[in-house]
Amino acid sequence: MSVANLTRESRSITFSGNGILKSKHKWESGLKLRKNSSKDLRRLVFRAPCPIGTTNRFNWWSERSVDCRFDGTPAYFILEQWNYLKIESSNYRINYLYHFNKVEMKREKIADVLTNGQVGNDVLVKGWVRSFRANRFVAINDGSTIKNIQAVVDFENFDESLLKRITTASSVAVSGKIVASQGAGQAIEIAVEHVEILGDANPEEVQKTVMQPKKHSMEFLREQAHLRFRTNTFGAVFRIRHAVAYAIHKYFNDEGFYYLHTPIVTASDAEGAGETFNVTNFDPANPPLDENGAIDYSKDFFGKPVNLTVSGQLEAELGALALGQVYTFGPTFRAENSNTSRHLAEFWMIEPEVAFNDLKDNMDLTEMFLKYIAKYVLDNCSDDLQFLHDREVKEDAQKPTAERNELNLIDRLKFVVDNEFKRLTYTEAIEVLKRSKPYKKKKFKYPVEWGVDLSSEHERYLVEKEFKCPVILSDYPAEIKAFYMRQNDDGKTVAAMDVLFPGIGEIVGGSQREERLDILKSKCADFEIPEEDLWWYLDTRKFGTVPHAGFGLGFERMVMFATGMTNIRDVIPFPRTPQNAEF
RNA sequence: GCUUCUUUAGCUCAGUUGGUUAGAGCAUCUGACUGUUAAUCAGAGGGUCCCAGGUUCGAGCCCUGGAAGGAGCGCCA
Repeated sequence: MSVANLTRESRSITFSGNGILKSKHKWESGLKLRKNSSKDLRRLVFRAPCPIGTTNRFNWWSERSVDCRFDGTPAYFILEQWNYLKIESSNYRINYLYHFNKVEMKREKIADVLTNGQVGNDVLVKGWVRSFRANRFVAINDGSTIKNIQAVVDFENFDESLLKRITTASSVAVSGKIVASQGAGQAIEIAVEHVEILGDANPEEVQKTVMQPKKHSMEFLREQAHLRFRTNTFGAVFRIRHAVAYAIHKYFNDEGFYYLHTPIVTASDAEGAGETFNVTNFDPANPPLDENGAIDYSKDFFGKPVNLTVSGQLEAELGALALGQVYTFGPTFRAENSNTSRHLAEFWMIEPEVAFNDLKDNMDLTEMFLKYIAKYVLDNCSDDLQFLHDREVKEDAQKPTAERNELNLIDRLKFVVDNEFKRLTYTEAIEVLKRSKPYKKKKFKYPVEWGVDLSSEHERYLVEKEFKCPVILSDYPAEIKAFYMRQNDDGKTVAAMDVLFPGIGEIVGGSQREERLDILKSKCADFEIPEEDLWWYLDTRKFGTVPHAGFGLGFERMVMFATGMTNIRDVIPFPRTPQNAEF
């Protein structure tokens, strides 16, 4: 605490001889002294009737003294919580008294107190009450860590009406001394000297929310997405979500990539990645029409129909073909009516794009990148990860053996870090599937033939049954992939790759891009994409075209993998799905 | 969009062939207790049985229609 924090009070008091200054203010807390005679001031003794926060009983006294020397300059003393001043000398003038109405200690984050707190130190923490047990133990969480700090109040010395307001979900500021805990659950705790209620929480209303201290279903938590941050599970999920985002930026930065911001509003829907959300300023009931009765978009804000981006890839390619290696990391919008636990209408996507990379370089980059993220989370989120891990173990224990995870959360992350991804071509995958038991027993619902897109059941079989590790499938038939993917020499397949993760399915889709102008133009024709819509994209193939490759990672799918959450709506703060845009 | 399951107290769920006043655990409130950590003990309050219509002497339960949510599939990241 610095003196600058104090409010100066304009009064001057002169002492002659030993004396006691009794303050008018209950919590007078600082003073500035100036030597007023030749004699040295030896010692200041501060005396208090009782600690702040206890009831006003003057049944004991406590003293704290400060030795001091003056060299002519003013000296400051901080007398927090002491409201009597006794001066053991004479002839000193107190130039100023400083005071404030509450203890202005610096608030410390609970994470810091738990890791660095020294027994005997004074601390101030602020946070939300998770539980208040036995009228004595307040568990406080401030979001800095999944761990709560235990604040112990001697309820005998506190006002009952104050303690009544310490309820689940209320917010408090608590100060006191760090002491070694007598209980088993924690090493240190705060012996509370002062409690302030920052915000009350009516228990009758709290019990209707996800903050009531009990286990809740994921569906109920989702209905209260604005409050679910207060729970351990979602606290952990969103701290890990942040860590994954940071790890992504750190990886690319350290590898010399540039973060490229591609537009959210775009006229490009040529990629065919999916249905788009249209953006217009027209009054939907009364849009301007042209002479044919069609909506006249030339009068709209952008002068043509535009939509929210479905991918920043095409723009990222433009950047990569000058800056060398770039990545995007931004929101992406798909208006498909997808009702699954793996799809959102608004999600975040990471799309690196690297000049001079071929498909193998692309696979190497993907694998190193995904391993880096997994390792980063293991190294930096151990408390949150352990909580989610234990949660999953407990839930698995109640499921039949067949439905349990073969590896638990932490082991799955370690597995990704420690093991090579299995790489095989689409053609090889079809052969593996045709040799498989479910194929021979006709258990697959969808056909397995060269040329058809693999469905979830096939991908799951490869990842979860056959190889039991992340799988990179490559070289798909051209017909089932996008127009920009580079045609292989066989003329039938393209240099595409998908990374399949256990439990998640496709987490990454990427390819080497078609850099040859003539082939790209004929692909545009095949896919019925007008060249004039993509003139800017085709331009890069005219002026010093080079091989290049990139991929898209669904951010939320990565967070699902890192947290073990099984529904994508539980890894984004406010999910956007068909028929749902609450909050 | 398709298939399928679910909807009963604040939450998670029981509720028998259609039969009296719809239950439990947790949560909340009141009291007791006080070094607890899913605290304990005693008591209390709390219900549009998703909605609408129908069958029946009688419907939480049966029938018809609708709504919301979950899981799986398709599309994809």
